[in-house]
Amino acid sequence: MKLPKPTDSELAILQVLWQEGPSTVKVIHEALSKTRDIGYTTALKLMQIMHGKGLLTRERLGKTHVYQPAISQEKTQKQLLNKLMDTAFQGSAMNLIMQALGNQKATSEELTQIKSFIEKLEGGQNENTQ
Amino acid sequence: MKLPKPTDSELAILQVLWQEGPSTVKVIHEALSKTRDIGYTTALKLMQIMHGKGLLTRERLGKTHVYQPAISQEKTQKQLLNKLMDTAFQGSAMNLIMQALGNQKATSEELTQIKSFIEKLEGGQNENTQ
DNA sequence: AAGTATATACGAATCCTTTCGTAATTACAA
DNA sequence: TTGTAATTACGAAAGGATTCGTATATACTT
Repeated sequence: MKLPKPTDSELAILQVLWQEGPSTVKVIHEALSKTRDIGYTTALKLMQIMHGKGLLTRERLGKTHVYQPAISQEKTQKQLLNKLMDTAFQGSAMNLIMQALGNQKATSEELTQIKSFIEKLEGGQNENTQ
Repeated sequence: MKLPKPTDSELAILQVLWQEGPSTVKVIHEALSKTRDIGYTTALKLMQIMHGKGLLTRERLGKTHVYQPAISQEKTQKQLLNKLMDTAFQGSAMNLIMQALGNQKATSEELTQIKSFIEKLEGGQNENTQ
């Protein structure tokens, strides 16, 4: 039972849910409205479809439904990242990371953080390397 | 005049063109056929559409057309990366890079390479930081 | 209980991508 | 020049995403 890759609209909804926690259609609609023009029933329909696909769970609370993501943000990020890596970066994580690093100016704290993360990886890596 | 974001199929075609250089439909079709079932006229039509969109340029050479990408691989990668960053990583390059690093085991050479790239960035960064 | 506001359900239109079949064109060979 | 193989052009179907209008259901207020 594999969950389908979310579309762009679906991702926008998931983002809100990941950040705000369980939410009603009303809340999602208001959040989406900040960045684009979208009718209430459009948001509703999207969420119903996502529920149908298994991307969201929901619970009745009086008159309304309260929705929750059925997939974690991390898993989704991983999935999308891998796909982008395959389709646009010849499957090379290196390529992708270098591009991402070069793209925007990260702050020096961030760079330091990344470096120390790499060092942690290097430390734990000996067991995995052939 | 902004070029549209390429679809998945279009990206697959661009990949071949970036790697193999200017190519005919025949060549592209053969390349795509290695990884998926696709009819010749399907590949042709896709490339015609891409040409219509301005994603490809082409040149008649006798009976056939020779196609070329109208956008660089790097620009495209940047575009897709930024979009993914916005839609799935809250706009944070850090988030994305950390995920990419954690996802798969890069070799230690690669990690070292990334680190030295970061150091180069840190070196040149003082001028850009406020 | 009737009225009102809010929420849901659902059908249908529209748009885009992907697919392929068929017809028209082209270059070359017999 | 006529036939053949390769190539292009194009229409159209199929599938999915997105959009919204309208009808139905729900809870609350008076």
